[in-house]
Amino acid sequence: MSRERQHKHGAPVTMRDIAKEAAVSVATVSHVVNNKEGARIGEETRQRVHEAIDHLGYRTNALAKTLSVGSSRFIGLVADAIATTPFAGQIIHGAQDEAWKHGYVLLVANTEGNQAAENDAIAMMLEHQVKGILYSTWYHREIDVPESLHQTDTVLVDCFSTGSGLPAVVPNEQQGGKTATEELITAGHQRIAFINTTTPSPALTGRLAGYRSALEAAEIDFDESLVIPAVPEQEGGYEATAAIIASGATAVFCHNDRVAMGLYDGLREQGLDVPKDMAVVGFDNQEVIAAHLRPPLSTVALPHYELGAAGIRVLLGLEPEQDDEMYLIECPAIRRQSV
Amino acid sequence: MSRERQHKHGAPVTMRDIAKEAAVSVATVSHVVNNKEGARIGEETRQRVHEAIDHLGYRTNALAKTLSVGSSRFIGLVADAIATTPFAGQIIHGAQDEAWKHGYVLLVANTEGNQAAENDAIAMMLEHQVKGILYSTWYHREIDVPESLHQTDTVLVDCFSTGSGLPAVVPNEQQGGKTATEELITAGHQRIAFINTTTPSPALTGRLAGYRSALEAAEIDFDESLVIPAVPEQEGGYEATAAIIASGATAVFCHNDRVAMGLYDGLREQGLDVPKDMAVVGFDNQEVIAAHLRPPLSTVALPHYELGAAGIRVLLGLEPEQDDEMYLIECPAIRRQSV
DNA sequence: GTGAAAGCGCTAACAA
DNA sequence: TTGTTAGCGCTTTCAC
Repeated sequence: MSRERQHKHGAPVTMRDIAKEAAVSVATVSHVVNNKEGARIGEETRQRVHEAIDHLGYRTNALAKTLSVGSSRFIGLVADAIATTPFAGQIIHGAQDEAWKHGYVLLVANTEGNQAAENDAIAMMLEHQVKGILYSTWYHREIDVPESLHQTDTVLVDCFSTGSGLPAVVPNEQQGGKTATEELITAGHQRIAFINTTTPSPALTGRLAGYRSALEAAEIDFDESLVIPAVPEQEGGYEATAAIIASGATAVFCHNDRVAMGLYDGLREQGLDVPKDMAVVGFDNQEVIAAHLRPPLSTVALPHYELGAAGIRVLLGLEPEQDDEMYLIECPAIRRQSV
Repeated sequence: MSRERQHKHGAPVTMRDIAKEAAVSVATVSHVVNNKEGARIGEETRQRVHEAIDHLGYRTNALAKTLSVGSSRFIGLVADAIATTPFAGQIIHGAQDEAWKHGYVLLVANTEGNQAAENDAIAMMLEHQVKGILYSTWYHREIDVPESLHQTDTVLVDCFSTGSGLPAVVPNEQQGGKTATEELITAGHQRIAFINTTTPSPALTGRLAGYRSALEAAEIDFDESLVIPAVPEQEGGYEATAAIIASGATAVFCHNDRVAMGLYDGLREQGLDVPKDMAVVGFDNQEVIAAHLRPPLSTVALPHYELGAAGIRVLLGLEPEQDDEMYLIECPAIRRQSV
């Protein structure tokens, strides 16, 4: 704590300064700083160096080190919608935790869907000698991979590109849909409606497939009229209310939490109670909504944190190899009080 | 586009390679790459160099450059809740846009409130020779500044620390509260309730002050019984319903959008219509909620993007100096249909 | 107009 | 056990 010079500005303290102060060579300083295995350093020398270090307030220069050892500790993360959803934040969080665990640091770039920003971001990362890049989107979908991504190791997160040869880490939509439906079945429901999205996507097909497989496993006949398409927003859920009631269902699986929120409004307007008159489960586990609806919404979580973390592991080659380069991450059930 | 070697792995192309290929010295290559003013380079030489560059697929090594010129282009951003709110994302977005505009790159670290993670993050940034650090929180409050932040230039974003001497960029709560109230007054309301938070904070006092000053400006007497304390969540808003109705107010300014959402539920349950029977305005402009409630909620936005951008400007010394080192950012009204 | 050489802070053989 | 030396990729005087 007894720093002589704080060097907030002005020449920073370098290894040479330490070497001089401790009357040793920079090589020696380097050795003690990095606790080198091979090099035996006398205990008293080590002492002197350490004293000099915290006397002068030395801090290693990571950039110089990188240049010298040849490989950087940066991993780039380009995201398309950091600002507009809480989801990207969780991907970042997961990626960061995992990266740090392995001694890496994240270089984050937000592109907000802008092509030019994206290219700039990738170029910037390449110039900073990143170890690799995580390319992520805020909702699961197929994408065209920017050409420049092929100049380094990259893994796709929450998106994929068939034929690109790039590994992708995505949520297991089918398992998620199945899980959601099972929550309802387990609660005793037989006539279960499904408000699906209208936008073509892995979520649309995956969750539907999951819904069907859960019914099948429970030996409930699939009834096409029970799947109701809706815009995946509150408005869509609200507007689907009449159809849901007309369907005679006693439970409904909503494509996402926002749809469920809209449905709650519609149901309440008709004097229907959740879950007594109608059980509902959502999807996404969007905190601000799901946890605070009345009653709190049971849902299935999109594992964004895990997507980010797994992305890093795949990039670093720590994840067991898969055949098809598609890493499916499980979507866990989150039980609250709407079922 | 005719890269001969893509060097995805293997020795990267360096300036030396270019120099050799173009039969010039590395100094010359450096000059043309950086478009140096001083150095005159023959047109044909410049040509040759450029050809070699995109023939070999050269990309400058930002780290080596930094080491050489002595000052880095990194700016650190430490955030306490990237994952749990969409707000941090907007701060990052604003900071990034502004940083890029000036040729800087963001090193982001999420600490999720963890003291150790915070220290590690700051140490990491210092080791990477950041130009400075933006220290941000996801809601406006007073903080204790980590000791290590004093080792570099830092600016506080969405938080402050009196006596620390550090510049802080924060939302103008009072103006925001005034704006919100004015929206209601302008719509003709005279008896306006205010559901305030129960947690001591700049938001609590600032918005209340703004509320009072708006009333005063409109010559409406302040009635203490019209300010109702509530937990700043949906639950709080819902529970405040009875008090609101009992107060005889025709309009209510909610401490935040979540409270407004809860209030909507309570009001609907009593058969009251928004805005006909009760006008309501929120605060925060939390997209998922405000824009999708029925009717869509008029609110006042917390200027997170601007906070991030202004933070960078202050750090870079681009913002006109203020006396008290408190930079107040305006909270604009967002008009939708609840008034 | 262009190049040689020194140096940024650090690491890594190899000597001593 | 410790020091010498040669780079890592780039910039920047200062000669030619």
